[in-house]
Amino acid sequence: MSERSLHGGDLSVLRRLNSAATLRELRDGGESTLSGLARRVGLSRPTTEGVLGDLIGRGLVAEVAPRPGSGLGRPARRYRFRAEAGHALGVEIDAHHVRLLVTDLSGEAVGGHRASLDTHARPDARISAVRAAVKACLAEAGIDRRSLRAVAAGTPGVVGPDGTVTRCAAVPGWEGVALGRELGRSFACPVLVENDANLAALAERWRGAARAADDVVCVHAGLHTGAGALIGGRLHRGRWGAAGEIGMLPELGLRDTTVVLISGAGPGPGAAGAELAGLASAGPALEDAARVLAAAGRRDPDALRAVDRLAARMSRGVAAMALALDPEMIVVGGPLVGAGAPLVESLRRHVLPLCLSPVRIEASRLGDEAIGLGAVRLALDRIDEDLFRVDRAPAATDPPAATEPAGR
Amino acid sequence: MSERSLHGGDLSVLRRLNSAATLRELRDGGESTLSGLARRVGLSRPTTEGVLGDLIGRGLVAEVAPRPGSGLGRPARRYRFRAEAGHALGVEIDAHHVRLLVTDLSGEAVGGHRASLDTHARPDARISAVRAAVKACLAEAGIDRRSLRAVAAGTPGVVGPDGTVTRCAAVPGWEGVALGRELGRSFACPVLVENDANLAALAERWRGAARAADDVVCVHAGLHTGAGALIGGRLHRGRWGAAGEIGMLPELGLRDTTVVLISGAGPGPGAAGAELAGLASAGPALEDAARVLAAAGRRDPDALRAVDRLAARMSRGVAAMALALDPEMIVVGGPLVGAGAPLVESLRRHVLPLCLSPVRIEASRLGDEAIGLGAVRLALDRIDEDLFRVDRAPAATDPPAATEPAGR
DNA sequence: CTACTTAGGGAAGGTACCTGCATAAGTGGG
DNA sequence: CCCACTTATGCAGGTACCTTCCCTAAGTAG
Repeated sequence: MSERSLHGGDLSVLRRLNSAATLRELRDGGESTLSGLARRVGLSRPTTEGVLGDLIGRGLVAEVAPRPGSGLGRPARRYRFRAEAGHALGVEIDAHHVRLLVTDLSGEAVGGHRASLDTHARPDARISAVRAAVKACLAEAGIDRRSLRAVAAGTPGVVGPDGTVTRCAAVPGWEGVALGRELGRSFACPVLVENDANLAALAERWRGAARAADDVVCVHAGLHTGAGALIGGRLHRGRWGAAGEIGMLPELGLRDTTVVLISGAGPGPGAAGAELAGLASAGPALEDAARVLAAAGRRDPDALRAVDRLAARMSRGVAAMALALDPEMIVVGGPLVGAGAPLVESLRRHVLPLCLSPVRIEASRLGDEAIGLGAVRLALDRIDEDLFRVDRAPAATDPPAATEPAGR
Repeated sequence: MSERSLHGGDLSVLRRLNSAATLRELRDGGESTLSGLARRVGLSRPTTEGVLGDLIGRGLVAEVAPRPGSGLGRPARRYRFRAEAGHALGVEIDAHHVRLLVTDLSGEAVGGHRASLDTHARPDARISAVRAAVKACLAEAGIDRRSLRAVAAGTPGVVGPDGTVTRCAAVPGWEGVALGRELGRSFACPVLVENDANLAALAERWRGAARAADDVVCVHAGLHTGAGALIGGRLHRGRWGAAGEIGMLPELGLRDTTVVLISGAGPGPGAAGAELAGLASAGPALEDAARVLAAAGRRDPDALRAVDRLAARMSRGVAAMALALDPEMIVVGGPLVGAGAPLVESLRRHVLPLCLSPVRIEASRLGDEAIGLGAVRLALDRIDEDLFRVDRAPAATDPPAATEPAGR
């Protein structure tokens, strides 16, 4: 949201202000009567009526049939937010997969799609595959492309302010790809690109373990371990999009977390050897790790010891984030977090003694949905910016063809 | 500023909005004519006239004599922000000193004061000394206490959300002191308490090396080294006020930075011994450090080597902050930054190779004024919140007795 | 069928904003 | 010294927006 309009305003800004407040109340509070809405927003009934007229004209609100038998007196007219007036698309791209999630303006899922990607595909082939997946996804869900109001994509690595992947170890050849520009060609709406751990943080605050928290760190434990931070409820990207890449300091124990877990679990290559194995073993490595985690979930002593060793190693990096930001909560997600969350229990034990504050350390329960959810949330936030902007004329909001026109 | 009024508003909020925009323009843009002001704020002249009438009534604006001979046509009426309508007080408290700075609403200094504190004084004696210093400071400056609209105090250590010092190694007995409550007794206005490194960050963005930057980390190198962060231009305190205390991780090299510098500089106790010496040697230690820094400024090889060794040791911690937050700029301040800034040069050399982003690392040029300046800035920000708040009736703004009443 | 309750519709009133025009108060040239 | 020109002011008229108030509409309960 724009912090504050530096310019003074004429009467129309007041209308936009009230319009935005009404729309927000209707969206967040659910279907409502005219009078009830007026009372909650703090406006008079005639004003609310006028505002609703505008919103209906913009296709964002619809009147619904009054509910008979719901009490005494004349039945009230009822209005609802037209969540179907637009859609948000979230895309997760990593070395092996592309995952898509489409929601309406309320964030309700209306479609999804998954496809495998060739790990060693060249960037343009990878992007083509993403485009094809998007097409298939929209077709399955029966959603017109023009109905999309914002798209967000998540990828491992550092994403610069312009949507270029400036650094990426996990996807071969991915560095330097102008992902935002490339994907932007496919859509008429804004396209955002963001680091995966950052999106995971957004997801945890939206639908995950960090719902009430304003300052959240999300540690995404995968091949390497990255972190994303929400500060004051807003994503902190940093000047070059590299915030949270604290794992670059080797002594903090966030590099090669997966190979450390496997190599610590039993017979196999030593840690040094596993590090040399590098990317080629990425897929199998994660599968091996999953086996170790499953064993730890069954309280297998060797596996538990391996997990604990990993947690001890990672604790420096996690504590560094906790000390640097003093968040209310740290959510640990990613492939290395099993269902029983043995890693998180160990981390808690190792990290808390290093911290000054009683930070809560919780396991993500979003599984591999986290990044897609976060991408959708980012897109929805972008849509909200347009929807609730006060300082200038609202962006074009012609109701898309795929949805029925506003009516009663 | 309040993010956004959740409630809708009547016409008076529009007036408040325009009032705030006008006041801001007048304060930041300096003295102005009526028509010029109207043009810049984006309002019509009659409206601006009305708004100015309100502001004059609140004592925040005054008309000044028109300037003859400044051009063709009828001379324009001129208005100015009445910076003298209130004052902000910044207090720095550390083990040895209390430093005070008073400014008007524009941030122009109108008074200051320094006094020594007994390092081993009990907290209540220390606070009494601060109170006495405040009294003396206000008397010297000729400022009525009721003219203060906000007070901010900086102290080493962790300051909880309620203004209590929850952790402090630098000042004996200081832990657990409810500094905000204690100081609050002396003033009728809001009193804020904040960690010193955080205030240094505010100061650097206001009047120091980081003026244009929104994401800034300020590393305050003293006895120990702490850090403060500005994110999106706002101070990030963290959930328990402990953000930036990354120095708690010993392997990051931010603990006991002063003793490391001295002990590395030549004959004297080894690092371990110096650490044991602890607090008692704090004052002398800083003086020794100053000698080493001065020698380094003269390019003394031994001293340069000692400084470089310190920088190498600190580089992990500084890089951790840089990687975690990806700030636009890191400002290094505190007693260990000499005039010639040999420490900063060394740090740059050691830290940049560890970073992903081309972060700028600069030396503070604010000297020992930094924390006082930051405290004043924090108080001024608090005042601005009241001054420009839109969502409710503006706080009481009776012109204080010490300043002449509004008039022409 | 009547009384009661709750919501809607519409008119009147007030406040804040804008535009436009006549007037005031300076400067500069003849 | 006077007049034309420039720039700002003061005031009136008009519009947009929000509020209050009263009456009517459309249900339910007895």
